[in-house]
Amino acid sequence: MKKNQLPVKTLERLILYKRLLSEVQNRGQQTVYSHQIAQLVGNSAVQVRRDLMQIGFSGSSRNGYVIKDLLQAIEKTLNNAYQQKMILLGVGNLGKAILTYFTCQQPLFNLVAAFDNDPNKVNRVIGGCRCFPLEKLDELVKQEQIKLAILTVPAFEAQNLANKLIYLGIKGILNFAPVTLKVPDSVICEQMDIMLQLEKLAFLTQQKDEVNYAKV
Amino acid sequence: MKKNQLPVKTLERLILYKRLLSEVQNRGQQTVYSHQIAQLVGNSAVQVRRDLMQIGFSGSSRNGYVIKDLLQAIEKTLNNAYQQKMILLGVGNLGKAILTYFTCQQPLFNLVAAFDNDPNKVNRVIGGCRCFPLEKLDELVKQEQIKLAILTVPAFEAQNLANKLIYLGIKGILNFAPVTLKVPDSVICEQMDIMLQLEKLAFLTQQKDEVNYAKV
DNA sequence: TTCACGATGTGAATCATTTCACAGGGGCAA
DNA sequence: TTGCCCCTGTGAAATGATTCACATCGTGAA
Ligand SMILES: NC(=O)c1ccc[n+]([C@@H]2O[C@H](COP(=O)([O-])OP(=O)(O)OC[C@H]3O[C@@H](n4cnc5c(N)ncnc54)[C@H](O)[C@@H]3O)[C@@H](O)[C@H]2O)c1
Ligand SMILES: NC(=O)c1ccc[n+]([C@@H]2O[C@H](COP(=O)([O-])OP(=O)(O)OC[C@H]3O[C@@H](n4cnc5c(N)ncnc54)[C@H](O)[C@@H]3O)[C@@H](O)[C@H]2O)c1
Repeated sequence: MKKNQLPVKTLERLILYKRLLSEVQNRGQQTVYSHQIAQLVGNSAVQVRRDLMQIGFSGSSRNGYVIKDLLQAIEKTLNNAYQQKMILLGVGNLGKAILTYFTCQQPLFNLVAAFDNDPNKVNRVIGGCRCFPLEKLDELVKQEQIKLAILTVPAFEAQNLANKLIYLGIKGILNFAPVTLKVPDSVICEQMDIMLQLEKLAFLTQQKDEVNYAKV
Repeated sequence: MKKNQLPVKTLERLILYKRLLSEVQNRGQQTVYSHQIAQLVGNSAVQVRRDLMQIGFSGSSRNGYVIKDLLQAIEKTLNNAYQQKMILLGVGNLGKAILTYFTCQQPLFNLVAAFDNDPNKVNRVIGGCRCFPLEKLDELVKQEQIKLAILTVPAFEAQNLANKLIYLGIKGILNFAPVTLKVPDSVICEQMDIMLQLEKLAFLTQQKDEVNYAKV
C-alpha cells in the first residue's frame, strides 16, 4: 500500500482554499500569489505552497497561480467527494437548522432524506427535504446506496443509531451528539462538538488573559 | 515567559475525559484505569497517561485513578473556564438551536443575551434567553464585561460584527459562518465549520473506499 | 542582452505529537 | 515471604507538521 495519502491537515486547508478562491474568482481576479491566499486564510505563504505541492499543482513564478486552474486542480483532488448522497437523522432544533441551510445554500451536497422517530415530525417537508419515519431507513439507505449520514439525535440514542447505520452500509458519520461513537475501522466518524469547542475557547481566552497579566 | 502551557490537543482530550468521567461516576464506578478511559474515548492508554501527566495527576498502580479526584484535578485545570458569561449573535435557525440547547441542557455556561438585527426577532425570549436589538450590544457587553461570543450570522456579516465585538472587548469568538475571520493576536477565534467537516468526511470515506478496493 | 526582482518549489531543520519500551510499584496467590 | 501480574509514569524514538533558507525561474526595465 502506498503513502500517497493527502495529510488531513492539508485536506482541510485545501477545502478552505477552494472556498476562498471561488469568491476571489467571482470578484473577477484571475491569478493569486501564495501570500495572498495565506493572508486570506490566516496562514503562511510557504504552507500554501507546500499544500499545493502535495496535489502537484504548479504556478508560475511571475504571476503566481491561475485561479481557474488551481480551483480545477483542487476540485480534481477532492473530486468524488461532491454530490455524494447523504441523509440526516434527528430533525430537532439542530437538525432542522442544518436541513434548511443545506437545501437553501449548498449545491455541493445531496441531502436525500431526513429521519425522525417522532410522529409529529414525520412525513413533513422541512427545508425542502422530506422527513421519513425511522422504519423507512433500511429501504432508503439500501436503495439509494447512501454512504454518508449526519447525526443530530439526542446523545443517548446516538450509538444505537450509528450501529444501525453502519449495519446498513453507511461509511461516514458526522456526529453532533456529545458522545464518542464506537465505529469499526471501515467507517469514519467526525465529531462536531460544539460544547467542547466552547470549553476550549473559554479556557484559551482565559489563559491568554493570564499570560497578558504576567507580561505586565 | 514559561512554557507551562497545556498543549491544545491535550486540552481537547481533557475536556472529553471530564465529560466521560462524569458519566462513569454517575454509574457508580469509583476508579478507572487509563485503558478504560482510552477505550471510551477512542484513544490509547499511553496517551491518556501522558495527558494526565501534563496536569500532574497521579494514580495508583493497582487501582488506577480515583474518578472523583481526577475529575477534580481536570476541573481545577480548566477551572476558570466555566461559568464565563457569553453572548450569541444572529438568532436564525442555527442560533435558535444553540440557544435552546444551552438553556435547556448546559449548566456549564452562562449565556447572558442574544442579539439580532431583525425587528421580528428582537425582544422575544428564545430558549430562555432574551434577544436584544444590536443597538444594545455596546451597553450590555461593557456592563457585563462579556469576553466570549458565539457568531451565527450570515457569512457576509461575520467580519463586520467580529470587528465590533473585538472593539468592545470580546476576547474569544466561536464562529459558525464559513469565513476566516481576521482577528488581532489578542483575540482567539475558533471555527465551527460544518460544511468543511462534511467535505472532509466525504473525501475521506471515498478515499478509504478506494484503498479497500486496492487491497482486494 | 543583461540584470535584478519578486515569485515559486523544496531539502533540511525545527517543533509538536504520538508511540515504544521499559523501569518501578503494590497487592494477591501460594 | 516470594514471585508474578497488571498497572502507572516516563525517557527516548518515531512520526507528523511547520518553518527556514535558498536554489531557481521568468519577466520587465535599463
Ligand atoms: N442544538 C444545539 O445547539 C446542540 C449543540 C451541541 C450538541 N447538540 C447535540 O445535537 C443533538 C441534537 O440536538 P437538538 O438540540 O437538535 O435536540 P432535539 O431534542 O431538538 O432534537 C433531537 C431530535 O431527534 C429525534 N430523535 C430522537 N430519537 C431518535 C431516534 N432514535 N431516531 C431518530 N430520531 C430521533 C427527536 O424526535 C428530535 O426531533 C443532541 O445530541 C445534542 O446534544 C446540539
Ligand atoms: N444552519 C446551519 O446548519 C449552518 C451550517 C453551516 C454554517 N452555517 C452558518 O451559520 C450562520 C447562520 O446560519 P443560519 O442558518 O442560522 O442563518 P439564518 O439566516 O437563519 O440566521 C441568520 C440570523 O442572523 C441575523 N443577522 C443578520 N445580520 C445580522 C447582524 N448584522 N447582526 C445581528 N444579526 C444579524 C438574521 O436576522 C438572522 O436571524 C451562517 O453564516 C451560515 O453560513 C449554518
